[in-house]
Amino acid sequence: MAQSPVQFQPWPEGPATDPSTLAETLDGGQAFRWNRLANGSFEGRWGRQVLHLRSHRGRLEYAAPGPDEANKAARALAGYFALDRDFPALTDALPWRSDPILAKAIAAFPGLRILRQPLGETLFCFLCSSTKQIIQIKAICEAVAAQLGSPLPDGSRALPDWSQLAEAGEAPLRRAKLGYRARYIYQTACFLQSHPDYLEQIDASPTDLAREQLMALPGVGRKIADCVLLFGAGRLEAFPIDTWVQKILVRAYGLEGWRTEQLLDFSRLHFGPAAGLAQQYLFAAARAGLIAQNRSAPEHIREL
DNA sequence: GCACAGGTAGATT
DNA sequence: AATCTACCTGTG
Repeated sequence: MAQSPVQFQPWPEGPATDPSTLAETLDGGQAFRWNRLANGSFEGRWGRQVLHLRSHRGRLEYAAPGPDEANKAARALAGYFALDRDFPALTDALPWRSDPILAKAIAAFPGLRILRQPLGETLFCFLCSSTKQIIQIKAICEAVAAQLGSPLPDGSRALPDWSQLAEAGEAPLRRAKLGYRARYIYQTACFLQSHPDYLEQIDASPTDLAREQLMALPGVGRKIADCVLLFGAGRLEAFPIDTWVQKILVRAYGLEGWRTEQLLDFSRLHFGPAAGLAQQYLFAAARAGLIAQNRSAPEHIREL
């Protein structure tokens, strides 16, 4: 509690934002190592970065723990927030004009972004995620970092990399309450140990091939692969279908009886090349209770 | 006590 | 190829 006061500074290159959209971007299921502090700011970590962020008068401000790390932090932030992507334009290109469900979701979280997180960490976090709530996934990540991660400047710990996970074995993962996921993670760690360039290859592969390569890993099915592609590899066309999105498509869009493969076809056709961004808007709106559980899509959408 | 939680893999039909 | 089911643990 007796830490020195955090000194925020403007991030002029950063995107326009508001508190609720920032919260949804950092702590809405894309990333699992951001925490909201009592003053409304967020403290987060990725890779070796430790940063504070807050929304102030519609803009972002950041604070690095060390006084000399501001420039480094700004560069890291630019990558993490994927500033090379024009999310307002991508959002405008989504079919919200003909889709009132999507329009409502976008209106609730204007400026929502897809983060570009480190691929390896993203893979780890989503291997932890199956049938877990976000709050539990975060707790597991903290426990694993505390046990196995390298120390960070502020005394906290990074997530372990895959070689650290392979060395540690399955037991510490079980202790971190990972349950059956521990075996998947350990097996994946061993596989990556014997295929040192595997994640780099995935990063460099076209999305369909990258997805195949991800799904070859133990515990990685279609949904986790698409999460890793979307949140850890910048593939905005990836459209993870989890229980929430499944319910949205079935109930709100009226797609009862459609198979997952058909729902994927629908999402590609209806939402287009940034379908993953649409997914995140819908996911956020559903979690916020903004999407009706009964059929509400106009007839023409279902005829795609 | 019991159902459910941002799933996956292997078995069964 | 569609449909079970086991797999761990925490939470309500």
